[in-house]
This record gives sequence, structure tokens and C-alpha cells, in this order.
Amino acid sequence: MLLRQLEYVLAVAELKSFTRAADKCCVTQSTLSLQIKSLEEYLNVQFFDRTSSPVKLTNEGEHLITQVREIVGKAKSFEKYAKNLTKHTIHAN
Amino acid sequence: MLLRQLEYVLAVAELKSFTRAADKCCVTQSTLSLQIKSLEEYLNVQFFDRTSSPVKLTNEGEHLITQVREIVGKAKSFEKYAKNLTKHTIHAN
DNA sequence: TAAAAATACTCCATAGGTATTTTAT
DNA sequence: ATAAAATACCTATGGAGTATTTTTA
Repeated sequence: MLLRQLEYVLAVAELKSFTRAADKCCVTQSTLSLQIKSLEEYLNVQFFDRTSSPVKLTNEGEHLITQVREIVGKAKSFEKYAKNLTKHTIHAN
Repeated sequence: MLLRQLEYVLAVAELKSFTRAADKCCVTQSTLSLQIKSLEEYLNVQFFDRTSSPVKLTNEGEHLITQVREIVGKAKSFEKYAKNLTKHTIHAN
């Protein structure tokens, strides 16, 4: 399970489109599609119902999306925090 | 930034040894060493002071380790929850 | 000098891309 | 008919391994 795959799920959930989500994530539609499929297989969970248009979260997806947001949110803010730490602190050991 | 790299950091912080952390994570010492180095370069942060023995967290490392624990903790419990969801729910869309 | 971390390679698994096909309005 | 997702195939990056070389108590 990769953080990037979780970001892809969030983007699709938000934009309700694999194509637009791919744009937002700066990858191709095919990459995003495969990565989400790979995550779904790994977790044995179906995040999205592709038969409906626009694409929508399944019930499982709805159950899981909050936790996905929390993980990605924490990871993002950690990354920012860590990268800023360098600018403001002296690297004493 | 990969979840696995964050797990490697946690293992070293816990076991105070790259070698034992590698064992725990079922990778070689060299893999773990490179991955932590790669994460440190990506974040521009030094997690560990390798000059001391046993290895210890730097000040920066101490500042960051709590967030790392939270992210990895959330990711792990999410994974378990998602994988269990399959066993207990009907996959209705 | 012995234990542990870093490094120099090599390998290969997989993230990502292009092109195409399939599916659903 | 057309827009969007899936799929087949290929490429390249980087995660992981083995072997070896620094380190530092």
C-alpha cells in the first residue's frame, strides 16, 4: 500500500472522474486506473462504482474514505513540517 | 515519500540499530540504510545520529517521530480495517 | 578488532507511459 | 457518436539484494 495510491483514491472521490483525477495528480489516466485497481486488489475492497456516471464511491468506499483522508492529510502536513524544520532550526545533534 | 520508509524509521528509533531494524522489517541492512538515507534527503532532514552508539534520534528526529508514529499507525489500522470489511459486509453498490 | 553502518555494484519488480479497446451515455 | 474507463504492452525508475568497505566503540 502506497501513499500515492491513497492520494489517487482521494482525487477520484473528489473529482468524480478518473481522467480529471489523473490530471490533478499529474499522471496518465491509465496509471491512475491501474494503481487504484492494484490497491483495490491488495485490500480486497472496491472503492468505486465505475458503472455509474459520474463514477461514485461504493458503500465500502464511503466507509473507508474518511480514514484515507486522515492518513493522506497527516502525511502531507508531516512532509511540509519536516521540510520547513530545516529552514528554521539549527541541525544540532 | 513511502509508508515503508516511515516504518523503517520507526523500527530504527525503537530498536536503536539499523541491523536489528532491518531484521524486524525483513529487509537487508543495506536496503534499510539506503531507504532511510533517501527519505532523509527527500525531506532534507537527518533522523538519526549514526556517530553515537547505539544510534539515536537527532533533535529533528525527536520532533518528527510522533507524527511518523501517527501516520504509520493510522495506515496500519486502516489496512486491517479495510481487509476485514470484506469478510463482514455484503458488497452492495 | 569486532560490530555496525555506509557504499558500490547488480537485478528486477512495478510505477508510469503510449496506444488501443471497451463500455456507457 | 463520444467521452471516459479498462486493458495490452513497453520503458525506466528505484526498491532490494550481495559483497565489500568504512567507521567507531
